Amino acid sequence: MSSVSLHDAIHHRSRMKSEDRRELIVDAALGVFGDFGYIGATTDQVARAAGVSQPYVVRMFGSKERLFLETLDRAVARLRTAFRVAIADTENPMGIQERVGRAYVDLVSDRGLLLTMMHAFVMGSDPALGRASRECFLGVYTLLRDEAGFTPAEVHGFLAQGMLINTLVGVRMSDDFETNPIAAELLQTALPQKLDVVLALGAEQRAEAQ
Amino acid sequence: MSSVSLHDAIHHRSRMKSEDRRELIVDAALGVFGDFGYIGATTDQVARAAGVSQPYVVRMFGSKERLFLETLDRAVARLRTAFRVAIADTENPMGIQERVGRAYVDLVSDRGLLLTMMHAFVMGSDPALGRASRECFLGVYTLLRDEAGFTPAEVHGFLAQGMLINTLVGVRMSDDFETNPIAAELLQTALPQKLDVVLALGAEQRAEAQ
DNA sequence: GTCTATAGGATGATAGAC
DNA sequence: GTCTATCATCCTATAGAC
Repeated sequence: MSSVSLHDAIHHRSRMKSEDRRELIVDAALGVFGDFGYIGATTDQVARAAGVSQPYVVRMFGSKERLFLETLDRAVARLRTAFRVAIADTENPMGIQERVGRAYVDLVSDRGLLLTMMHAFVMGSDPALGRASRECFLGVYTLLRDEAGFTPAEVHGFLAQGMLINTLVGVRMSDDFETNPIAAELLQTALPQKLDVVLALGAEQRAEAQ
Repeated sequence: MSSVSLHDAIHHRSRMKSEDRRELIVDAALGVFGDFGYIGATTDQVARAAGVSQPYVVRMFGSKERLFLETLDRAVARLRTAFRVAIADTENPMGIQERVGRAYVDLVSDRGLLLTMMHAFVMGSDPALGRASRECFLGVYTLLRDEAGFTPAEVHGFLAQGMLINTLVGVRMSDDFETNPIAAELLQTALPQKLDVVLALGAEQRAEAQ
């Protein structure tokens, strides 16, 4: 597909097809927006993370806002895909609720995905981003109701669990796991299956912060 | 208590005791931080909302960060008070779960309170704010477990509902209530008791945005 | 397709008058 | 106790070279 290997592109900063570079930048943006939010993140941070110059990021996407919208799109697309895979996995002995639930919890490992969405969900005051965020949220609602066959009450419960997980990730509750027994109790209740991943992620994040 | 009436303080910008002014500013900050988040909000917005100059806000609190921390404190304090009142209201025919649940839902009307907390919960990457946010979250957990007598599983379920409500408020889902039937269905499932308030708040917010 | 240089616009914080 | 003036920084976006 690509005219240059990913390795070359990253390490030699060689020319690359626009689409590949775009892919790379959105991927980097997912991490940066996840950590710092729409306003907190700078186009320069995204550029560095992607290995390109700041003006190039702006030029390619037109504006920081459009970059964010495209990044949010990517996040939701991945989420929907994960849900659809779980829904279709009918040979699995688990019920559909548990399958989709696990699919969501597994996304905790996908650095930036849930957090970028979370940051979007708090931007309701911004006209463009607010609209996009609501659409994104409602799209997930619809998918769960119509494709997974959940009742409205079931979707409601599912989303509630999801928002709590998002919050625990956003607040980095895992940072307090070892030092605060209350944090440990809460994490064990809310994310029993994923303690290992959450803790590993936390360590990784602390390392990056230096 | 105060040497000058509140009316005078606001409209004539007269001298005021430091404590009273502080009160006024934190109150304004609750609204501004709720709408724009820690990074998105400017000290100038807070100052205007409080009717004082921008440098005065910074001077009084030392920095934007300390202003935010104090504002977050105020929000949690109000939340705890509301919960304690609900817990103590034993002559109410409703069970304690429902009483505390209603107390939370009622806070939706308190412009900025839930949203400021929500914005804090997404700031885990910031060392100081992250620490404060976790502490604030865990404080609520402890209150529900120890003072309301919830089991860990009950607290978990309660907080999950709460985070979904926060998200719906943050994303301003009520903006889509009339135009999008899915939004209406979701709001009716998640906030049946408070539809009127949520919608009124939404209208008010839109009006302010002009 | 990608970079360097830089303009232009906020914003947090400080200094000092009243 | 409160304001005006202002600095220094940072950040998005543009211009133009290669």
